[in-house]
Amino acid sequence: MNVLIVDDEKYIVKGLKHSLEQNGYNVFAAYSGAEAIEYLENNIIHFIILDLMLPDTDGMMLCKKIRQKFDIPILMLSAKDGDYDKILGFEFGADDYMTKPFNTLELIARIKAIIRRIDRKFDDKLIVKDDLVINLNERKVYLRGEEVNLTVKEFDVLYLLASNPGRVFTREEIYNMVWKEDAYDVRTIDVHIKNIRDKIEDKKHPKYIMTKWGVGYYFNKN
Amino acid sequence: MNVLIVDDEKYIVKGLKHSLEQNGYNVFAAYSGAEAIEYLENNIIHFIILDLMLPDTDGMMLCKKIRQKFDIPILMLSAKDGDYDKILGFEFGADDYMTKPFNTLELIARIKAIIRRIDRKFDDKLIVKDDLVINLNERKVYLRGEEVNLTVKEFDVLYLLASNPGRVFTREEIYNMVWKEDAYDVRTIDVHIKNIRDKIEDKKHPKYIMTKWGVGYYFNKN
DNA sequence: TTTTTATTGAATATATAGTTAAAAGGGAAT
DNA sequence: ATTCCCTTTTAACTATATATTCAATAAAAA
Repeated sequence: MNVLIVDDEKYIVKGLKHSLEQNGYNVFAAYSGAEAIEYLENNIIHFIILDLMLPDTDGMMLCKKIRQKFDIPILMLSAKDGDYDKILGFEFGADDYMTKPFNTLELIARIKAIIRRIDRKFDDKLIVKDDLVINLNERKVYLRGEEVNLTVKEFDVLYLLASNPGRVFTREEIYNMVWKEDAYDVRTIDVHIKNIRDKIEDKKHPKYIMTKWGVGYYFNKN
Repeated sequence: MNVLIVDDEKYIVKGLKHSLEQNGYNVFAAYSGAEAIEYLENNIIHFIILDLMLPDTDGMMLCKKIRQKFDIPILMLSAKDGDYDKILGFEFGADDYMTKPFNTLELIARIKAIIRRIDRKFDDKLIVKDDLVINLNERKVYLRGEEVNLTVKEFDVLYLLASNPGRVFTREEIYNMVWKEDAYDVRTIDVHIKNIRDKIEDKKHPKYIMTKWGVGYYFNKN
């Protein structure tokens, strides 16, 4: 994760750089607006910390300019605490705005929050267990990289069990949670379990879906 | 754009509601944690403003709970100004944090900034997949360089799917997102899908829009 | 060994998707 | 306001995938 700090006050850059590096970010610095633009054009940057007070450019205009050319989140830093300045900052396309002096931990928390928000959209919700990958968004299951074709009910049952490894579910519970109604004939579950096993287990040696004799089924934890 | 305010102080809710409505938001209110969760389960909400001081629940835990179940941005409100509280808020999944008393215009600017950031990520201007090019700005689709004439709904549906390849959308989700209202008869999606396929797919061998039996449709990832 | 519970395979029933055509809706030009 | 044209929705029908049931068999506990 590459962060570009745009600020002409070297001691601030130095301090921030240190803190961010502690948190696993790669930090780069630009000391003027022109330098910033040039840097962005030639490097991959994921996040920008932009101080409004720069020697050559108005920070707000620079923010707007960056916004037009690049789709990179920007956190503005400013000595001005006025509400109007903040609102202006957002108008010009900032993703967040902090006033100096600031708490570095809060800064980092805010950077994380913004990045997390973006990533969440792309983040597939995955359950991984040995050779088995369950992808909730795709509603697909992969066994050793190969897609396994599960039906809706099969997927739902597997997902229920797998998202609570070790927890034993009675057939009634499974029926309730997957079918969202009371069970009429609970043997149906057995058949679904069998079909899932046919698709993901090595015959005769189930290692994902286990039977708890007399109780129900559970997903293997170990 | 539907905003849910979670706060038990009615005068704050009233004031906020007014300001937000002035800015074109539809505002709903929940006065406790339980109410909030119930509301979220039964309604479509795009943004949450969460006050940390609630009668029945710890605001932080509520935030975490919401975060686990729903992918909706959360702005935290608190009377506490301490850096530690802020950082904690972000740890618990908040997207932003403001201390009371706050400037309403700043609040709105921050909401906008968050939503803008999300929307921008959603909007990849150009999607290319094999022989298919989808251009959002022109709202045109090209197949092997030839322009394909899609209707408005057809384009919107295709674009929704294509901008999230692999992700399976139920008919309800598609209807919600494209029509921006609740679905009455969801089979209309089928017809649109068929018409899109007629225009972009080789007969009998769809390779762009795939059916997830029992769930919905998705755009092919591979 | 007996009893209880789980697994399995096949038949039957149900649910869901695909297709078609016709009706309804909406916007632009007259 | 009316007509025309194109889009969208609805409804009916067909095709197909999936779910359930049932009875026989296997496996585990007592």
